[in-house]
Amino acid sequence: MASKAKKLIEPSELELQILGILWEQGPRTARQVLDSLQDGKARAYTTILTTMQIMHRKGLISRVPGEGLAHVYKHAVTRKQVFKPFFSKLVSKAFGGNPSAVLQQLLELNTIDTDDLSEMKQMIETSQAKKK
Amino acid sequence: MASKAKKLIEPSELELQILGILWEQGPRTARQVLDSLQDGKARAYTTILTTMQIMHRKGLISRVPGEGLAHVYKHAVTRKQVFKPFFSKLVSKAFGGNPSAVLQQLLELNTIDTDDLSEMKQMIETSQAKKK
DNA sequence: TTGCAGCTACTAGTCAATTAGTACATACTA
DNA sequence: TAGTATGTACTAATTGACTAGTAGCTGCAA
Repeated sequence: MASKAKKLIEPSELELQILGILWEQGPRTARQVLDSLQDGKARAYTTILTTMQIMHRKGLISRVPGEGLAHVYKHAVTRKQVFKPFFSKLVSKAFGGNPSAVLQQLLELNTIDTDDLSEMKQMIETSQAKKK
Repeated sequence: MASKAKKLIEPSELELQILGILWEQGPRTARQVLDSLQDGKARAYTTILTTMQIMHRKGLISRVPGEGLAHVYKHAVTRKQVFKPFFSKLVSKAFGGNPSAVLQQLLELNTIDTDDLSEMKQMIETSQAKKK
């Protein structure tokens, strides 16, 4: 059988942020990504362009010609591909192998409302049903 | 009132791993931490020592003389202090502000068993009760 | 057709993280 | 007490992430 051993994908922080935008909003140009990066930091257009060129070289994103001059970029890896190894590492390295402890920390966020909690409970029940 | 604005604590990956050991196992010497770092990587003793000296300078860990020559190090920040801002950033930057999506990814781990799921469900129910 | 606006490719500098070597100190052992 | 093992402090090299400038191309507007 073919090797399942994919190279570990570990985007940097900014790369993850860019992927986040592409995952949420779909294919975008570098300019659009820059405009979506509303995190208070002022960044030059070329900063984002360069970073996205590097991501392209790494295989994290793909690109197509687009209407005008600008390339349109699209994610080439899924959230799952990135975060499964990410959380796997996080759980084993910083949480003593206990995944519940991760949830514990997540629940500390004050942005979590009752709707989120309902949804999360539902997800867990679905997982429980699958394991059964 | 006194300013609540604590400086953002953002340990690096290795620093997080070291903190993980101190959180799990309690105060340890650099040698003990090195021995606990079972992640396949061969690292020199001085690598860990230097990193822990830097962490000490940053205020991430504290230290006391210890029995012999070696200093004993202890975490100076809690898991919550580190991970609340960490997850806050993660949710907003890479998950479009949706905390449930984080749990979704976490549940993809194949190391999660039925006991974990029960515990997680319990945690969510506790949170729900608190919000009520 | 000339000029401007926007885009790409390329180059380069800065900074933090990681890594480990060296020199010197301490303490136990033979 | 001399030697060995282990620890600390200091120094330094390497690497990747992030940042942004410059030169040159393209296409539209006047």
